[in-house]
Amino acid sequence: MPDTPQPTPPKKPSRIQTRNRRLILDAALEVFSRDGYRGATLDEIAKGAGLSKPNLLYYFDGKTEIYVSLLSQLLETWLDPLIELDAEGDPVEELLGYVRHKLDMALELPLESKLFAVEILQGAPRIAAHLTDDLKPLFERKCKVIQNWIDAGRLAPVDPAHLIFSIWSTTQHYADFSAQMSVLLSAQDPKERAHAHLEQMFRRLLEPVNQ
Amino acid sequence: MPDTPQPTPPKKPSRIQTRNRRLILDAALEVFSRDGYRGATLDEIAKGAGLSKPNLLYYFDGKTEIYVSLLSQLLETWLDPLIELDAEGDPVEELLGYVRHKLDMALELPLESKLFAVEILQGAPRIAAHLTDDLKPLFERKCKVIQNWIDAGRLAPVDPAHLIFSIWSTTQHYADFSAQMSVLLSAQDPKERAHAHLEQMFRRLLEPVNQ
DNA sequence: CTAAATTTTTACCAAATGGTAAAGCAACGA
DNA sequence: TCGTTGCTTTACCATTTGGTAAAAATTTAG
Repeated sequence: MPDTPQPTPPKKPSRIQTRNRRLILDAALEVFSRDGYRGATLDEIAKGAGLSKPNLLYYFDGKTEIYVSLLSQLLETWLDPLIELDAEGDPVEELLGYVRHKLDMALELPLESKLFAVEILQGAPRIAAHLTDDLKPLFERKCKVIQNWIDAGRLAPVDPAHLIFSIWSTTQHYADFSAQMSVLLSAQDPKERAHAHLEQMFRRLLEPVNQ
Repeated sequence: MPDTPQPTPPKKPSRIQTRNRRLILDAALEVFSRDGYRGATLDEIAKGAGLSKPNLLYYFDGKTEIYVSLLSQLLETWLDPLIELDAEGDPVEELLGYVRHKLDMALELPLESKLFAVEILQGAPRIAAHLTDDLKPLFERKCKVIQNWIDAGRLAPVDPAHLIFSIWSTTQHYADFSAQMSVLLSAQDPKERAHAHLEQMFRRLLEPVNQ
Protein backbone atom coordinates (compact mmCIF):
# COMPACT_ATOMS: atom_id res chain seq x y z
CA MET A 1 0.00 0.00 0.00
CA PRO A 2 2.21 2.83 -1.24
CA ASP A 3 1.88 6.44 -0.11
CA THR A 4 -0.67 6.15 2.69
CA PRO A 5 -2.42 9.43 3.53
CA GLN A 6 -0.54 11.52 6.08
CA PRO A 7 -2.10 12.27 9.48
CA THR A 8 -2.84 15.78 8.22
CA PRO A 9 -3.43 15.33 4.51
CA PRO A 10 -2.19 18.35 2.52
CA LYS A 11 -5.22 18.15 0.23
CA LYS A 12 -4.36 19.52 -3.13
CA PRO A 13 -6.40 22.71 -3.74
CA SER A 14 -9.33 22.49 -6.11
CA ARG A 15 -9.42 24.47 -9.34
CA ILE A 16 -11.84 26.91 -7.76
CA GLN A 17 -9.57 27.40 -4.76
CA THR A 18 -6.59 28.09 -6.93
CA ARG A 19 -8.50 30.64 -8.96
CA ASN A 20 -10.05 32.48 -6.02
CA ARG A 21 -6.90 32.62 -3.93
CA ARG A 22 -5.16 34.08 -6.97
CA LEU A 23 -7.95 36.67 -7.44
CA ILE A 24 -7.76 37.64 -3.78
CA LEU A 25 -3.99 37.94 -3.70
CA ASP A 26 -3.98 40.05 -6.86
CA ALA A 27 -6.59 42.43 -5.48
CA ALA A 28 -4.86 42.52 -2.10
CA LEU A 29 -1.52 43.41 -3.67
CA GLU A 30 -3.12 46.37 -5.36
CA VAL A 31 -4.65 47.65 -2.13
CA PHE A 32 -1.89 46.83 0.35
CA SER A 33 0.84 48.27 -1.88
CA ARG A 34 -1.08 51.54 -2.06
CA ASP A 35 -2.39 51.95 1.47
CA GLY A 36 -0.20 49.72 3.60
CA TYR A 37 -1.43 47.18 6.09
CA ARG A 38 -3.42 49.53 8.30
CA GLY A 39 -4.88 51.60 5.51
CA ALA A 40 -6.11 48.66 3.48
CA THR A 41 -9.62 47.30 4.01
CA LEU A 42 -11.05 43.86 3.42
CA ASP A 43 -14.06 45.43 1.73
CA GLU A 44 -11.90 47.00 -0.92
CA ILE A 45 -9.91 43.81 -1.45
CA ALA A 46 -13.11 41.79 -1.71
CA LYS A 47 -14.54 44.25 -4.18
CA GLY A 48 -11.35 44.11 -6.25
CA ALA A 49 -11.47 40.33 -6.27
CA GLY A 50 -15.15 40.27 -7.16
CA LEU A 51 -16.03 38.29 -4.04
CA SER A 52 -18.04 38.98 -0.93
CA LYS A 53 -16.13 39.69 2.26
CA PRO A 54 -17.20 36.51 4.06
CA ASN A 55 -16.32 34.56 0.95
CA LEU A 56 -12.89 36.11 1.01
CA LEU A 57 -12.53 35.06 4.64
CA TYR A 58 -13.37 31.54 3.62
CA TYR A 59 -10.08 31.41 1.73
CA PHE A 60 -7.89 33.31 4.17
CA ASP A 61 -8.01 33.34 7.94
CA GLY A 62 -7.95 37.11 8.13
CA LYS A 63 -6.44 40.35 6.92
CA THR A 64 -3.07 39.49 8.41
CA GLU A 65 -2.83 36.14 6.66
CA ILE A 66 -3.41 37.72 3.27
CA TYR A 67 -0.79 40.35 3.94
CA VAL A 68 1.81 37.94 5.26
CA SER A 69 1.10 35.59 2.39
CA LEU A 70 1.89 38.37 -0.08
CA LEU A 71 5.02 39.38 1.78
CA SER A 72 6.64 35.98 1.96
CA GLN A 73 5.80 35.27 -1.66
CA LEU A 74 7.40 38.62 -2.47
CA LEU A 75 10.61 38.05 -0.55
CA GLU A 76 11.49 35.00 -2.60
CA THR A 77 11.20 36.85 -5.89
CA TRP A 78 13.05 39.72 -4.32
CA LEU A 79 16.11 37.85 -3.11
CA ASP A 80 16.48 35.84 -6.25
CA PRO A 81 18.55 38.23 -8.38
CA LEU A 82 20.96 38.89 -5.53
CA ILE A 83 21.49 35.15 -5.07
CA GLU A 84 22.54 34.94 -8.70
CA LEU A 85 25.42 37.35 -8.21
CA ASP A 86 28.27 35.01 -9.09
CA ALA A 87 31.64 35.26 -7.40
CA GLU A 88 33.20 33.47 -10.38
CA GLY A 89 31.91 35.90 -12.99
CA ASP A 90 33.36 39.19 -14.16
CA PRO A 91 32.85 41.63 -11.27
CA VAL A 92 31.68 44.68 -13.20
CA GLU A 93 29.45 42.67 -15.50
CA GLU A 94 27.97 40.69 -12.64
CA LEU A 95 27.03 43.86 -10.79
CA LEU A 96 25.72 45.62 -13.88
CA GLY A 97 23.67 42.53 -14.62
CA TYR A 98 22.26 42.75 -11.13
CA VAL A 99 21.37 46.40 -11.67
CA ARG A 100 19.66 45.56 -14.95
CA HIS A 101 17.75 42.72 -13.39
CA LYS A 102 16.59 44.81 -10.44
CA LEU A 103 15.51 47.65 -12.70
CA ASP A 104 13.52 45.31 -14.91
CA MET A 105 11.82 43.89 -11.86
CA ALA A 106 10.95 47.35 -10.58
CA LEU A 107 9.47 48.30 -13.94
CA GLU A 108 7.58 45.06 -14.42
CA LEU A 109 6.48 44.36 -10.86
CA PRO A 110 6.01 47.83 -9.40
CA LEU A 111 3.32 46.74 -6.96
CA GLU A 112 5.63 44.22 -5.35
CA SER A 113 8.27 46.89 -4.93
CA LYS A 114 5.73 49.24 -3.39
CA LEU A 115 4.44 46.62 -1.02
CA PHE A 116 7.96 46.04 0.23
CA ALA A 117 8.47 49.77 0.57
CA VAL A 118 5.36 50.42 2.64
CA GLU A 119 6.20 47.52 4.92
CA ILE A 120 9.69 48.87 5.54
CA LEU A 121 8.36 52.40 5.97
CA GLN A 122 6.08 51.10 8.70
CA GLY A 123 9.14 49.78 10.48
CA ALA A 124 9.03 46.27 9.01
CA PRO A 125 6.88 44.91 11.86
CA ARG A 126 5.74 41.84 9.96
CA ILE A 127 8.87 41.14 8.00
CA ALA A 128 11.67 41.82 10.46
CA ALA A 129 12.25 38.13 11.14
CA HIS A 130 12.52 37.39 7.43
CA LEU A 131 15.03 40.20 7.02
CA THR A 132 17.19 38.90 9.81
CA ASP A 133 16.94 35.23 8.86
CA ASP A 134 17.00 35.36 5.07
CA LEU A 135 18.12 38.72 3.75
CA LYS A 136 20.88 39.51 6.23
CA PRO A 137 22.97 36.36 5.73
CA LEU A 138 22.66 36.69 1.98
CA PHE A 139 23.54 40.37 2.15
CA GLU A 140 26.66 39.71 4.21
CA ARG A 141 27.76 36.90 1.93
CA LYS A 142 27.48 39.11 -1.13
CA CYS A 143 29.26 41.97 0.61
CA LYS A 144 32.18 39.62 1.12
CA VAL A 145 32.11 38.60 -2.53
CA ILE A 146 32.31 42.25 -3.54
CA GLN A 147 35.07 42.93 -1.03
CA ASN A 148 37.06 40.03 -2.47
CA TRP A 149 36.72 41.45 -5.96
CA ILE A 150 38.02 44.77 -4.68
CA ASP A 151 40.91 43.15 -2.86
CA ALA A 152 41.79 41.38 -6.08
CA GLY A 153 41.85 44.74 -7.87
CA ARG A 154 39.06 43.72 -10.20
CA LEU A 155 36.68 46.39 -8.94
CA ALA A 156 37.11 49.98 -7.86
CA PRO A 157 37.24 50.27 -4.08
CA VAL A 158 33.68 50.95 -2.95
CA ASP A 159 31.80 50.27 0.24
CA PRO A 160 30.05 46.98 -0.57
CA ALA A 161 27.06 47.51 1.71
CA HIS A 162 26.42 51.02 0.49
CA LEU A 163 26.92 49.98 -3.10
CA ILE A 164 24.10 47.49 -2.67
CA PHE A 165 21.96 50.15 -1.02
CA SER A 166 22.56 52.41 -3.99
CA ILE A 167 21.54 49.71 -6.41
CA TRP A 168 18.39 48.96 -4.47
CA SER A 169 17.41 52.59 -4.07
CA THR A 170 18.02 53.73 -7.62
CA THR A 171 16.22 50.80 -9.19
CA GLN A 172 13.26 50.59 -6.82
CA HIS A 173 12.80 54.33 -7.13
CA TYR A 174 11.37 53.74 -10.60
CA ALA A 175 8.58 51.70 -9.05
CA ASP A 176 8.00 53.40 -5.71
CA PHE A 177 8.07 56.98 -6.99
CA SER A 178 6.46 56.41 -10.35
CA ALA A 179 3.64 58.81 -9.43
CA GLN A 180 6.21 61.58 -9.05
CA MET A 181 8.04 60.62 -12.19
CA SER A 182 4.97 60.60 -14.36
CA VAL A 183 4.42 64.21 -13.34
CA LEU A 184 8.01 65.27 -13.91
CA LEU A 185 8.56 63.36 -17.13
CA SER A 186 5.12 64.16 -18.57
CA ALA A 187 4.07 60.54 -18.94
CA GLN A 188 7.15 59.70 -20.99
CA ASP A 189 8.23 56.10 -20.46
CA PRO A 190 11.48 56.19 -18.48
CA LYS A 191 12.56 52.62 -19.22
CA GLU A 192 15.29 53.09 -21.77
CA ARG A 193 16.80 56.21 -20.28
CA ALA A 194 16.72 54.64 -16.84
CA HIS A 195 18.65 51.63 -18.08
CA ALA A 196 21.17 53.80 -19.89
CA HIS A 197 21.64 56.11 -16.93
CA LEU A 198 22.12 53.41 -14.32
CA GLU A 199 24.45 51.46 -16.58
CA GLN A 200 26.59 54.56 -17.06
CA MET A 201 26.57 55.48 -13.39
CA PHE A 202 27.48 52.10 -11.99
CA ARG A 203 29.99 51.34 -14.71
CA ARG A 204 31.86 54.53 -13.93
CA LEU A 205 31.70 53.79 -10.24
CA LEU A 206 32.81 50.20 -10.44
CA GLU A 207 35.43 49.95 -13.17
CA PRO A 208 38.83 49.77 -11.55
CA VAL A 209 41.23 52.56 -12.46
CA ASN A 210 44.32 51.30 -14.28
CA GLN A 211 47.48 52.24 -12.50
CA MET B 1 -4.26 105.61 11.01
CA PRO B 2 -1.72 103.10 9.72
CA ASP B 3 -2.48 99.46 9.21
CA THR B 4 -6.20 99.29 9.91
CA PRO B 5 -7.52 95.82 10.72
CA GLN B 6 -8.43 93.82 7.64
CA PRO B 7 -12.04 92.72 6.98
CA THR B 8 -11.03 89.26 8.16
CA PRO B 9 -8.49 89.93 10.88
CA PRO B 10 -5.68 87.33 10.78
CA LYS B 11 -5.59 87.26 14.60
CA LYS B 12 -2.15 86.31 15.72
CA PRO B 13 -2.33 82.88 17.43
CA SER B 14 -2.10 82.76 21.21
CA ARG B 15 0.80 81.10 22.97
CA ILE B 16 -1.40 78.13 23.76
CA GLN B 17 -2.46 77.81 20.13
CA THR B 18 1.10 77.88 18.90
CA ARG B 19 2.13 75.22 21.37
CA ASN B 20 -0.79 72.87 20.75
CA ARG B 21 -0.70 73.13 16.99
CA ARG B 22 3.00 72.27 17.21
CA LEU B 23 2.27 69.29 19.46
CA ILE B 24 -0.41 68.06 17.10
CA LEU B 25 1.70 68.42 13.97
CA ASP B 26 4.64 66.65 15.60
CA ALA B 27 2.47 63.74 16.68
CA ALA B 28 0.72 63.67 13.32
CA LEU B 29 4.02 63.53 11.46
CA GLU B 30 5.02 60.49 13.45
CA VAL B 31 1.76 58.67 12.69
CA PHE B 32 1.17 59.75 9.08
CA SER B 33 4.76 59.03 8.07
CA ARG B 34 4.41 55.50 9.40
CA ASP B 35 0.89 54.54 8.36
CA GLY B 36 0.00 56.93 5.55
CA TYR B 37 -3.16 58.97 5.34
CA ARG B 38 -5.63 56.13 5.43
CA GLY B 39 -3.83 54.07 8.03
CA ALA B 40 -3.40 56.91 10.49
CA THR B 41 -6.04 57.56 13.14
CA LEU B 42 -6.98 60.72 14.96
CA ASP B 43 -7.03 58.81 18.23
CA GLU B 44 -3.39 57.88 17.88
CA ILE B 45 -2.41 61.40 16.89
CA ALA B 46 -4.35 62.84 19.82
CA LYS B 47 -2.70 60.38 22.18
CA GLY B 48 0.72 61.28 20.83
CA ALA B 49 0.01 64.96 21.28
CA GLY B 50 -1.35 64.43 24.78
CA LEU B 51 -4.72 65.91 23.87
CA SER B 52 -8.24 64.59 23.62
CA LYS B 53 -9.60 63.97 20.14
CA PRO B 54 -12.24 66.72 20.28
CA ASN B 55 -9.60 69.08 21.56
CA LEU B 56 -7.43 68.19 18.61
CA LEU B 57 -10.35 68.96 16.32
CA TYR B 58 -10.63 72.35 17.95
CA TYR B 59 -7.28 73.23 16.41
CA PHE B 60 -7.69 71.57 13.03
CA ASP B 61 -10.79 71.18 10.93
CA GLY B 62 -10.26 67.48 10.37
CA LYS B 63 -7.84 64.71 9.56
CA THR B 64 -7.30 66.01 6.06
CA GLU B 65 -6.35 69.49 7.20
CA ILE B 66 -3.65 68.15 9.49
CA TYR B 67 -2.26 65.98 6.72
CA VAL B 68 -2.29 68.68 4.09
CA SER B 69 -0.79 71.12 6.55
CA LEU B 70 2.13 68.75 7.09
CA LEU B 71 2.57 68.14 3.39
CA SER B 72 2.74 71.76 2.29
CA GLN B 73 5.08 72.62 5.15
CA LEU B 74 7.22 69.71 4.03
CA LEU B 75 7.36 70.65 0.37
CA GLU B 76 8.97 73.98 1.14
CA THR B 77 11.78 72.41 3.13
CA TRP B 78 12.07 69.81 0.46
CA LEU B 79 12.48 72.07 -2.55
CA ASP B 80 14.87 74.41 -0.82
CA PRO B 81 18.16 72.62 -1.47
CA LEU B 82 17.35 72.16 -5.15
CA ILE B 83 16.60 75.86 -5.47
CA GLU B 84 20.08 76.61 -4.18
CA LEU B 85 21.74 74.71 -7.02
CA ASP B 86 23.64 77.60 -8.58
CA ALA B 87 24.24 77.81 -12.32
CA GLU B 88 27.18 80.12 -11.66
CA GLY B 89 28.99 77.75 -9.31
CA ASP B 90 31.35 74.91 -10.11
CA PRO B 91 29.16 72.15 -11.61
CA VAL B 92 30.60 69.13 -9.84
CA GLU B 93 30.85 70.91 -6.50
CA GLU B 94 27.34 72.31 -6.80
CA LEU B 95 25.90 68.88 -7.42
CA LEU B 96 27.98 67.21 -4.73
CA GLY B 97 26.86 69.93 -2.34
CA TYR B 98 23.30 69.13 -3.27
CA VAL B 99 23.88 65.44 -2.58
CA ARG B 100 25.42 66.27 0.80
CA HIS B 101 22.56 68.56 1.69
CA LYS B 102 19.91 66.04 0.70
CA LEU B 103 21.63 63.25 2.62
CA ASP B 104 21.88 65.39 5.74
CA MET B 105 18.21 66.19 5.47
CA ALA B 106 17.30 62.54 5.09
CA LEU B 107 19.36 61.64 8.16
CA GLU B 108 18.11 64.52 10.29
CA LEU B 109 14.49 64.67 9.14
CA PRO B 110 13.65 61.06 8.33
CA LEU B 111 9.98 61.43 9.17
CA GLU B 112 9.52 64.16 6.60
CA SER B 113 11.16 61.98 3.99
CA LYS B 114 8.91 59.08 4.92
CA LEU B 115 5.79 61.21 4.81
CA PHE B 116 6.66 62.28 1.31
CA ALA B 117 7.35 58.68 0.35
CA VAL B 118 4.03 57.31 1.60
CA GLU B 119 2.15 60.09 -0.14
CA ILE B 120 3.86 59.32 -3.44
CA LEU B 121 3.39 55.59 -2.94
CA GLN B 122 -0.34 56.20 -2.58
CA GLY B 123 -0.27 57.88 -5.97
CA ALA B 124 0.21 61.43 -4.69
CA PRO B 125 -3.54 62.11 -4.51
CA ARG B 126 -3.22 65.10 -2.19
CA ILE B 127 0.02 66.51 -3.51
CA ALA B 128 -0.27 66.13 -7.26
CA ALA B 129 -1.15 69.79 -7.77
CA HIS B 130 1.86 70.90 -5.75
CA LEU B 131 4.10 68.65 -7.79
CA THR B 132 2.84 70.05 -11.05
CA ASP B 133 2.81 73.68 -9.96
CA ASP B 134 5.93 73.92 -7.80
CA LEU B 135 8.23 70.95 -8.26
CA LYS B 136 7.91 70.44 -11.99
CA PRO B 137 8.93 73.95 -13.11
CA LEU B 138 11.85 73.91 -10.69
CA PHE B 139 12.86 70.46 -11.84
CA GLU B 140 12.84 71.47 -15.49
CA ARG B 141 14.79 74.64 -14.80
CA LYS B 142 17.50 72.72 -13.00
CA CYS B 143 17.61 70.07 -15.70
CA LYS B 144 18.42 72.85 -18.13
CA VAL B 145 21.16 74.17 -15.86
CA ILE B 146 22.73 70.73 -15.77
CA GLN B 147 22.38 70.33 -19.51
CA ASN B 148 24.14 73.66 -20.00
CA TRP B 149 27.01 72.52 -17.83
CA ILE B 150 27.31 69.39 -19.92
CA ASP B 151 27.18 71.32 -23.17
CA ALA B 152 29.98 73.52 -21.85
CA GLY B 153 32.07 70.42 -21.18
CA ARG B 154 32.18 71.12 -17.46
CA LEU B 155 30.31 67.96 -16.51
CA ALA B 156 30.32 64.42 -17.83
CA PRO B 157 27.39 63.80 -20.16
CA VAL B 158 24.60 62.40 -18.01
CA ASP B 159 20.85 62.43 -18.30
CA PRO B 160 19.91 65.42 -16.12
CA ALA B 161 16.50 64.15 -15.08
CA HIS B 162 17.73 60.70 -14.19
CA LEU B 163 20.73 62.15 -12.40
CA ILE B 164 18.35 64.03 -10.14
CA PHE B 165 16.28 60.88 -9.63
CA SER B 166 19.44 59.05 -8.59
CA ILE B 167 20.32 61.74 -6.11
CA TRP B 168 16.85 61.73 -4.63
CA SER B 169 16.62 57.97 -4.41
CA THR B 170 20.04 57.28 -2.93
CA THR B 171 19.77 59.98 -0.28
CA GLN B 172 16.16 59.44 0.73
CA HIS B 173 16.78 55.72 0.93
CA TYR B 174 18.69 56.34 4.16
CA ALA B 175 15.51 57.71 5.70
CA ASP B 176 12.80 55.63 4.07
CA PHE B 177 14.50 52.26 4.42
CA SER B 178 16.21 52.83 7.75
CA ALA B 179 14.31 49.90 9.25
CA GLN B 180 15.94 47.60 6.71
CA MET B 181 19.35 49.16 7.14
CA SER B 182 19.36 48.85 10.89
CA VAL B 183 18.87 45.12 10.42
CA LEU B 184 21.55 44.76 7.75
CA LEU B 185 24.12 47.04 9.38
CA SER B 186 23.48 45.77 12.91
CA ALA B 187 22.53 49.18 14.29
CA GLN B 188 25.76 50.72 13.09
CA ASP B 189 25.31 54.41 12.25
CA PRO B 190 25.55 54.70 8.47
CA LYS B 191 26.10 58.46 8.36
CA GLU B 192 29.81 58.74 7.61
CA ARG B 193 30.00 55.81 5.23
CA ALA B 194 26.91 57.02 3.42
CA HIS B 195 28.45 60.41 2.87
CA ALA B 196 31.71 58.92 1.69
CA HIS B 197 30.02 56.47 -0.64
CA LEU B 198 27.69 58.96 -2.28
CA GLU B 199 30.48 61.49 -2.68
CA GLN B 200 32.61 58.89 -4.40
CA MET B 201 29.82 57.63 -6.61
CA PHE B 202 28.60 60.97 -7.86
CA ARG B 203 32.08 62.44 -8.22
CA ARG B 204 33.06 59.58 -10.48
CA LEU B 205 29.89 59.94 -12.44
CA LEU B 206 30.02 63.66 -12.87
CA GLU B 207 33.64 64.63 -13.37
CA PRO B 208 34.21 65.27 -17.05
CA VAL B 209 36.80 63.06 -18.70
CA ASN B 210 39.78 65.05 -20.02
CA GLN B 211 40.28 64.60 -23.70
C1' DC C 1 -12.81 91.16 40.40
C1' DT C 2 -15.73 90.29 36.71
C1' DA C 3 -17.32 89.43 32.07
C1' DA C 4 -16.03 87.90 27.75
C1' DA C 5 -13.35 84.90 25.06
C1' DT C 6 -10.82 80.87 24.68
C1' DT C 7 -9.80 76.16 25.69
C1' DT C 8 -11.03 71.51 27.35
C1' DT C 9 -13.99 67.84 28.59
C1' DT C 10 -17.99 64.84 28.48
C1' DA C 11 -21.25 62.54 26.12
C1' DC C 12 -22.56 61.32 21.96
C1' DC C 13 -23.32 59.57 16.82
C1' DA C 14 -23.36 57.46 12.17
C1' DA C 15 -20.50 55.01 9.26
C1' DA C 16 -16.91 51.78 8.44
C1' DT C 17 -14.27 47.87 9.74
C1' DG C 18 -12.66 43.06 10.81
C1' DG C 19 -14.88 39.16 11.67
C1' DT C 20 -18.65 35.27 12.69
C1' DA C 21 -22.77 32.02 12.46
C1' DA C 22 -25.50 29.62 9.99
C1' DA C 23 -28.36 28.78 6.26
C1' DG C 24 -28.47 27.93 1.28
C1' DC C 25 -26.56 26.18 -2.85
C1' DA C 26 -23.61 23.34 -5.86
C1' DA C 27 -20.87 19.28 -7.04
C1' DC C 28 -19.87 14.74 -6.78
C1' DG C 29 -19.31 9.90 -5.53
C1' DA C 30 -21.86 5.67 -4.17
C1' DT D 1 -31.21 9.17 -5.15
C1' DC D 2 -29.06 10.48 -1.25
C1' DG D 3 -25.63 12.20 1.67
C1' DT D 4 -21.28 14.34 2.05
C1' DT D 5 -18.28 17.87 1.00
C1' DG D 6 -17.09 22.30 -0.64
C1' DC D 7 -18.43 26.99 -1.81
C1' DT D 8 -21.37 31.27 -1.31
C1' DT D 9 -24.64 34.30 0.64
C1' DT D 10 -27.38 36.56 4.17
C1' DA D 11 -27.72 38.51 8.37
C1' DC D 12 -25.35 39.89 12.01
C1' DC D 13 -21.97 41.91 15.72
C1' DA D 14 -18.51 44.45 18.53
C1' DT D 15 -15.12 47.79 17.93
C1' DT D 16 -13.04 51.59 15.85
C1' DT D 17 -13.25 55.68 13.36
C1' DG D 18 -13.92 60.64 12.05
C1' DG D 19 -16.60 63.98 13.77
C1' DT D 20 -20.23 67.04 16.63
C1' DA D 21 -22.87 69.53 20.48
C1' DA D 22 -22.74 71.65 24.32
C1' DA D 23 -21.49 72.07 28.99
C1' DA D 24 -17.57 73.01 32.01
C1' DA D 25 -13.28 74.98 33.02
C1' DT D 26 -9.76 78.18 32.21
C1' DT D 27 -7.54 82.24 30.57
C1' DT D 28 -7.54 86.97 29.37
C1' DA D 29 -9.06 91.88 29.06
C1' DG D 30 -10.89 95.77 31.28
